[in-house]
Amino acid sequence: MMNLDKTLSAAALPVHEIVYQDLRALILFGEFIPGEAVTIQGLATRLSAGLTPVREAIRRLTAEGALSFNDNRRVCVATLSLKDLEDVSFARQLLEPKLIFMAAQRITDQDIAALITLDSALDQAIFRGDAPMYLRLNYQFHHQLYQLARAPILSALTDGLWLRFGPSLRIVCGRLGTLHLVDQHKETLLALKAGDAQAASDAILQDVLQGMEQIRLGIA
Amino acid sequence: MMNLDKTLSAAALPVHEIVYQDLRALILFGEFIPGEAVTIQGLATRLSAGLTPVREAIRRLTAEGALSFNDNRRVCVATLSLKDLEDVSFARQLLEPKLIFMAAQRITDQDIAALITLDSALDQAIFRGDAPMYLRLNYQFHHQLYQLARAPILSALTDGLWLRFGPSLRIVCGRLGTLHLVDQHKETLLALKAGDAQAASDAILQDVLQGMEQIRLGIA
DNA sequence: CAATAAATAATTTGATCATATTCTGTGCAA
DNA sequence: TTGCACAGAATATGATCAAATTATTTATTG
Repeated sequence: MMNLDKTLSAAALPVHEIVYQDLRALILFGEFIPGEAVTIQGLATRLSAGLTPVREAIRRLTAEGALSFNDNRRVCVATLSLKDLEDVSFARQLLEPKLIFMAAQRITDQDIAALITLDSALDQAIFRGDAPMYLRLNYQFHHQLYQLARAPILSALTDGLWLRFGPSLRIVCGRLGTLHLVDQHKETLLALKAGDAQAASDAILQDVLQGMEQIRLGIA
Repeated sequence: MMNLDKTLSAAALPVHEIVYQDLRALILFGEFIPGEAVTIQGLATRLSAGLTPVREAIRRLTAEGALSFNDNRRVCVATLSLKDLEDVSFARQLLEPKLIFMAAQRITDQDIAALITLDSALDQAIFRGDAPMYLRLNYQFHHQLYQLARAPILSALTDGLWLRFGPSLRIVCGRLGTLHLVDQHKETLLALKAGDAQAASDAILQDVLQGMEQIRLGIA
């Protein structure tokens, strides 16, 4: 019999891939509390999957530092100490401007238009106080720029850092709300429009610094 | 009954952990050719393990960029293009000096003594033309320093980069031999002994540059 | 007797494997 | 070239066993 999924949807992804993406999103957008225990069975039930695919997804996310594998063989959502946050911040400050510099050199008007749309939706989410949506859109904004840099390794490194502070974001938003959130997206977009890679890079650096500072305030 | 493994050895590691470490070493020390196909069954046989643990190890190493998961659902050893190498080099240049700077601030005489021993063994391996041993010891030298920095996140990032160029090392050694290999370990050790963190950091930067250049020559 | 500590039972969870199913590419024939 | 069948490989499930945690009971002590 024909596989309907394959004909109708884009592709028939393996379950372990789907579980990975789902779990990744849960972690990235604050659906878990830092330090929270995660059970294989629990996830299998929650995500309607078998044990093996869940297991594989967990190993991947453990390798990325989103989950931590204890001596007990139990898995929990990684916590982020202040020291850890400094390290993440250090790495982002080095990597992200470079990526945006590269992205700026090959970005098209169409790409910029898409980013502007994204940023507008982001502003709306902030205005509405829709924290989950804000988290998603903010990540997407940065992620899109990483993609444009066409530097898979640096993108992967930088992308992975988000998983480190993802669980802490919920606390940040919870404590501080969304309304006062600020970013440097407008400045970045202006620089990109002007084709000024250095300015875009600088703007993103400021955005990173602001973002990391907000998290610092949130977890301190 | 008592668990002998647990009392005699350090710990009873899960099979998936052992398989991960074994496979990691195989990749890291040039036992695979870049682009080489890897089958789950094959590894299970080679490493005397079941399919599930092998599967988990593969997912971890895929997440770290050591293996790549194709559209065919087949897994192969990642290849490293010149562009990729530039990215890896860029990241190492940023991360590694920082790590060594931090390590220098908390290193003890005992640690330094251990590193000197390691470096001597390394010289011997080069002199003997023992490439596999050289690869192991060179990695260990750097890895030890990462550990001393007590910055788990930055260490993990930097450590992970080795998996990217690991498979290419075999080619480098094969083509160019070991005898002409040079490093800046002596300079690094002198700076560490003198307690000069900046000098140690600078020496390692040179070491990284040299190492990356050797790989560039090897894969070009 | 009350309170704490130790031992034990019950439950949860993780690890691994055997097996059935699905997918992918290849060769053969129309 | 197209369709079909087959072999090899990956996927996914559920069963089974082992380890760890929790709950319960028992023992001990002040």
